[in-house]
Amino acid sequence: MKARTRVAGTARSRIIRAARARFASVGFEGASTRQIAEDVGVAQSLLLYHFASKESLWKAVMDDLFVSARARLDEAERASRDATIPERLMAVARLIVQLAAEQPDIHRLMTIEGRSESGRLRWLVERHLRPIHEKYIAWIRRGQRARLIRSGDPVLLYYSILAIAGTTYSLAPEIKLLTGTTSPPAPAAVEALIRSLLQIETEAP
Amino acid sequence: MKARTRVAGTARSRIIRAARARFASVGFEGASTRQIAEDVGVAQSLLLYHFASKESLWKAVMDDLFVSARARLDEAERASRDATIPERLMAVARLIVQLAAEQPDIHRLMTIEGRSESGRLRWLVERHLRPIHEKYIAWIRRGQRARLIRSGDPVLLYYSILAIAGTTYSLAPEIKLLTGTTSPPAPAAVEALIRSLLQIETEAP
DNA sequence: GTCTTCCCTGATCGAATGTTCAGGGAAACA
DNA sequence: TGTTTCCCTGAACATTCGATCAGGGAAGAC
Repeated sequence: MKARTRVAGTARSRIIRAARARFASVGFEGASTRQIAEDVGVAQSLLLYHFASKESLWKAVMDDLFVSARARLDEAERASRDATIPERLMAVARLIVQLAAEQPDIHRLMTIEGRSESGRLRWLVERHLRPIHEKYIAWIRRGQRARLIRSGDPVLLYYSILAIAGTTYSLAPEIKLLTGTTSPPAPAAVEALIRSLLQIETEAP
Repeated sequence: MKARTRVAGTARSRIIRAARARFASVGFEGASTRQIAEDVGVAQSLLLYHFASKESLWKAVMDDLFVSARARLDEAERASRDATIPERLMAVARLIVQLAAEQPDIHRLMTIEGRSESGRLRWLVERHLRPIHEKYIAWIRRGQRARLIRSGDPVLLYYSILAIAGTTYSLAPEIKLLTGTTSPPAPAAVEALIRSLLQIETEAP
């Protein structure tokens, strides 16, 4: 049983990993199950054995992504539990930048799905996005009431944070072609930009 | 002759418009020429009469986009010719926000192509992106030398400006599902965020 | 009038798409 | 030793893909 599930587990998770890369680069409609199967090195029919359909595979990719992301977000929240609201927000922002730097596919997947209304987007919003969104919008509002972060539409601020956090990593291929630079910016530099955006003063050392 | 070219012109440009929308929402691979033809109300073979291939159609869409965008950028530069470097940058940023608000497809098209290296991306970089990129990177450097805008990697700043400018409009469908809001933020609000990001003081009234 | 040019359609091509299905074959259970 | 369970493959399905081609048909040139 051990060996069986281990082998099965790796096949399944390798499919999810390959599918994530394909969905992130060419989108749901552009990705083909045969391509993904070839990337993994298995028969194409295996994808539809593990996942009932291409859409189920996509949902599995998203679940896999958000389960680990939300776990790390909870951890960052707990670790900064005693800090001020702006610093808690910055702790979360720092993690988001880190995640985007480690796995740029995350930002690619999100920005590729949010641009047109679809059943998949509705599923994603209700299952994963809404709880995260509402929590941090509330945080921003609290910080604004205390006059510790800049005023303005909280939703706009929230999406601007996500945009800054992910774009440089998400568009790395384009930036590489333009500048020749192969090494993306350090997360600390991106974090500093978010601090400027929110007009949060840097803590005295 | 007049009527002929007029009719032909509208058919061709209607194809470009429909193709832009499809490419922007589902990407190059996900878009199908038959869908685009159906949107326009013409035969699919007409697309390949006007444009030699699907890729030629995509290039025509991009040319159409950048020709008008670069004309408006030149105009904004000329209008702000006597201002300081930071204010000239903000004039350009303001226009970019306006363009993104008017035609969110622009930002969608750009972010969908820049995420994976392809022949199309190389074509786009060399034909349209590089001249714009290099000009404004130089502007940012000049502003930094004069200590009028914040320090930091100019490329990172440049892409952060683009990210903030476009993301709220690009992800409007997602934001609508999350918040119920149908009206996207005013360009002035987005512009104010970019000003914070670059740490440019607002001019005294 | 005829001829040419140009916009456009319909039929059709081979290739690729997502999905279904029958069955193989090894490990776990009896 | 059967028997069942589960991971996996290969063949096949109808549909859709981008692309090709022959031809219609109206407008301008002559």
